[in-house]
Amino acid sequence: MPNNQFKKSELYSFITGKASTAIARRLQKNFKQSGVDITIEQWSVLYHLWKEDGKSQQELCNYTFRDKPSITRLVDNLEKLNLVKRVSSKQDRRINMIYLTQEAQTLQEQTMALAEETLNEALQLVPPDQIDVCKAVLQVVYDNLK
Amino acid sequence: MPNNQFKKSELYSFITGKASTAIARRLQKNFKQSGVDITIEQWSVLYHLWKEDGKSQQELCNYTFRDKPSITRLVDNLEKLNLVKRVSSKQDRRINMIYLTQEAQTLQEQTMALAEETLNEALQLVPPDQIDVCKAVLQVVYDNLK
DNA sequence: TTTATTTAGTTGTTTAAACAACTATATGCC
DNA sequence: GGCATATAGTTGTTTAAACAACTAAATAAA
Repeated sequence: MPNNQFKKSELYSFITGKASTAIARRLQKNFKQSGVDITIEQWSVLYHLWKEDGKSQQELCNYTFRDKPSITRLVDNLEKLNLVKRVSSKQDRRINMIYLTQEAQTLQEQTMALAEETLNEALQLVPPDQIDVCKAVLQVVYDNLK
Repeated sequence: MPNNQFKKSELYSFITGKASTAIARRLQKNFKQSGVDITIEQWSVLYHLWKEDGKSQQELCNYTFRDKPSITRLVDNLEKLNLVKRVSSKQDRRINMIYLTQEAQTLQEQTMALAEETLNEALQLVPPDQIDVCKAVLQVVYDNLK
């Protein structure tokens, strides 16, 4: 029965995603300890802008797996923190292009290092090939549900 | 370098836990479609009361990996929905024992079936041994960070 | 060209998480 | 007994997610 693999006793932590919650909490803690005063959610938006600046809010929705209202408010808060600026597109006035400020650009190196560090803490003692299997499974899960 | 296994390009989805988010969203959707009108967070509290009724709020904190204010409010909302009752302990008047109502008891079978179904959707095409590896990795991650 | 439809983004509301500050009860120590 | 401390739970505030309802601009159809 390849499609009935789950013992009820193991449902809980898989559904609640306690591991990824723990990673997010630790990253937040590591940010705080280093004096980085942004939320993980705000960081996740900056992350995609560091890859390529000037994305639209809709593109940020797609990359971060959030709906439009969520991105509107995250961009609101990032704007208040002076980390991004909305620039409405000349070609299509419905679109806001989101640009990093100088201040946000200086956060990249430090926070990416903290994220790597956090993952290394999380994955201590886990053999690389098992990490690969785990990542692949999580990707299939995501694809199955999207 | 066993502790530096992460390519930066793969940081994101591991940290944001997109797979577990997707599972939670799908379970919520499946609840809604079956007319079950509770949140996943509320369900996660009921889950531990179905195992054993009459837990204290502090015990629910430990089992669900939440802090005390979070449980206070979840229990508030479950009480409003008539799914649990607070009963203050005779032995120690600081403690609230949380008891399921009849209404909550009738939800158990249906929602556990929906949860199993959701996980089977999520894990379609994933070989059982890979699921085991994945679960083990996530457990180590959790233990590394707690 | 005017009307309908799609797309991009915003606003309102409810639920929840995180964190700090708080109250009330219980326990340990003198 | 009286005081310090620990424990259980609550309240306030900020940030965010989910969902519905909305506005404005662009595109397609008539």
